[in-house]
Amino acid sequence: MEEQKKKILLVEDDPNFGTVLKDYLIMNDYEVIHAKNGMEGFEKFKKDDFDLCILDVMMPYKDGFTLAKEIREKNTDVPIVFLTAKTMKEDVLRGYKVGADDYLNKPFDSEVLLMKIKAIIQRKATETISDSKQFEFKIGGFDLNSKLRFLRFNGGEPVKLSPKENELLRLLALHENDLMPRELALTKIWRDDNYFTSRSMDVYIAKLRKYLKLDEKVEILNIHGEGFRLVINS
Amino acid sequence: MEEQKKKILLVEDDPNFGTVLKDYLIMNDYEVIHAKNGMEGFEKFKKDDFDLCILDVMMPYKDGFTLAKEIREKNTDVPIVFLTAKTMKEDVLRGYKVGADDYLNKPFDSEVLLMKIKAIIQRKATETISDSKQFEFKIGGFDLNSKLRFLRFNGGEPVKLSPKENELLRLLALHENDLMPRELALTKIWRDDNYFTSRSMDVYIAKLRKYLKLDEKVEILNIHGEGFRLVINS
DNA sequence: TTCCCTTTTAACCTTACATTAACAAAAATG
DNA sequence: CATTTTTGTTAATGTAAGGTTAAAAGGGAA
Repeated sequence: MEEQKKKILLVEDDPNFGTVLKDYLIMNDYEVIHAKNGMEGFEKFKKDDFDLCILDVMMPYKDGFTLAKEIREKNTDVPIVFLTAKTMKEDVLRGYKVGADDYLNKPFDSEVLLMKIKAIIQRKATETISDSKQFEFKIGGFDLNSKLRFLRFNGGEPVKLSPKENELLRLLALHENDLMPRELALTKIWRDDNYFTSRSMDVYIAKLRKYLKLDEKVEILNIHGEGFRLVINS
Repeated sequence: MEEQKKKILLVEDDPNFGTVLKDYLIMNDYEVIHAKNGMEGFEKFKKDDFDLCILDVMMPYKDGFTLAKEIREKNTDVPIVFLTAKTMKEDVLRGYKVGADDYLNKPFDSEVLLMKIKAIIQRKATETISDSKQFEFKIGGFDLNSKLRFLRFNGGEPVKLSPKENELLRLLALHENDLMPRELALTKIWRDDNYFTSRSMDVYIAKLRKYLKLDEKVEILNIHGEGFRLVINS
């Protein structure tokens, strides 16, 4: 069977550099979609499933970070690598906050780039084994469509969920009847684990409980100091 | 309840740099074990469970890569970060080959280092969802679920256990019908063995006895001066 | 800009936990 | 058998975590 080529989204405004990099990646057996700016990058991102995004930081109209944030809202998992001309500390920090997987300084060695790409894609691959792409859940009388972000009770009118509500409920559903550790949600959804994000999460738990009240069989239990548990009583 | 600190193995031969880095990490709430060379690093690695290894590349006798290979043989998962004085392409490539998670060039910005450490440990945290240890016990008519911290009698309504109650009952169950030494519980659960922790433990024994009263076949016996024994009478 | 939606922060309250104290009972010690 | 040590048990205390609601802040779209 033909090995499935890994698909890379490359967003880089410099046409020379972009093309060279693209060709180099293709030569090394990747499928590459090249966008010339942030806008286009986001459009292309929405239209496809990528194994990796390589984003230039410095771009007109929409910089790499803004684009990364938009991408993260759609997809919390896809690896993102930033390209930056100079090593600016703030850049690097900002990058990691948005959930960057790595950082590359231009000019960089192409072999190193390949290695990193390989390492990152590989990393995700091993993660994704257990993390089966699941977006639709049955939660007692509810249907959760995590892709479209809505929650419906008994086939009635769907309620629209905010991104955070949706992610949190999805995580809970992935661990149905089992412990969903606080830390997991905080690192996966909030990308930071501190007092405030933790309180924020509690607020969202309250919101979800309100939604879920329609079905008295469904509840979110707390395990003090550990996390939450979405239980469906039969 | 005390927050579980992340444990870092730092292998660095330069005593000045090593100590500074160690202190800096400790200041930022990590638990750090510092080894002064590759040999010692491997010994310490085998003795403990680490969330991250930071290895200096240039070390006498056993360099960072060799150490990394040994570590990888024991443990395929633990994140490894290399420290290197200069950016040598071969180093970087070699590092990624051994399964490095990241690379840091000395001198590096300490904030950036922290960010990277945080990012890497988080990444691993999300991977490690289901570690199937032993969490379920049958104690006479009771079911103890030590992961979800509840105790159920004859399939009835589960009672929630506090962390200490849970740990203690679990330890007793692990030694069912056998002596569970006082000292063991104190060092394992309370991490300290003194008059007060000992009294605290007695309080918890009383609580457990109250729970277990539902089944007259189950009891916790005291062995004076030695410890306790969870017995199931048939 | 204003408006709307989302998220964070704040405030206040309740519950959960662990420790310590206090006193009683049992066991060991000499 | 008197005294010390260990254990049994309950209650009080202090702190941390979680529940809930509301207000503030942020951000995109019209």
